[in-house]
Amino acid sequence: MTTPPQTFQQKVYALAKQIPKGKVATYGQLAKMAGSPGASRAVGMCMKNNPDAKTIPCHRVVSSTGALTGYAFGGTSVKKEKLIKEGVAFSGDKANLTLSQWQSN
DNA sequence: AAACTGACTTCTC
DNA sequence: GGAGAAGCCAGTT
Repeated sequence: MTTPPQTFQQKVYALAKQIPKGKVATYGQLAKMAGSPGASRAVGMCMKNNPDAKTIPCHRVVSSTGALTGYAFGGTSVKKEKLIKEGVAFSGDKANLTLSQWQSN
């Protein structure tokens, strides 16, 4: 594959859209699913670019430890509240991955 | 084409 | 578990 059909961004967006409500996925997880394990940073850029927050639930994407990282629509505070409303288990300021991490399988 | 940046991850202390 | 440093990937300038 010398010329990828779509940019990594497009792949990440497609995956983010597949995240079910009440669940959260880590950047590394999406990166791996996108076809490039380790590209967690690149995934972050895609979320920041987030062209459509309505179709791309970027707020369901958290760091590997469950800590909420940036949010281009109000900050991590809003992001946290959103996840709680969706039914995601929370441990203080971090999401409880053990109970709410998304499993594409 | 090269260098820099960034919503990350992992290792070690 | 927390703080600091190094490494990786894709995109942007």
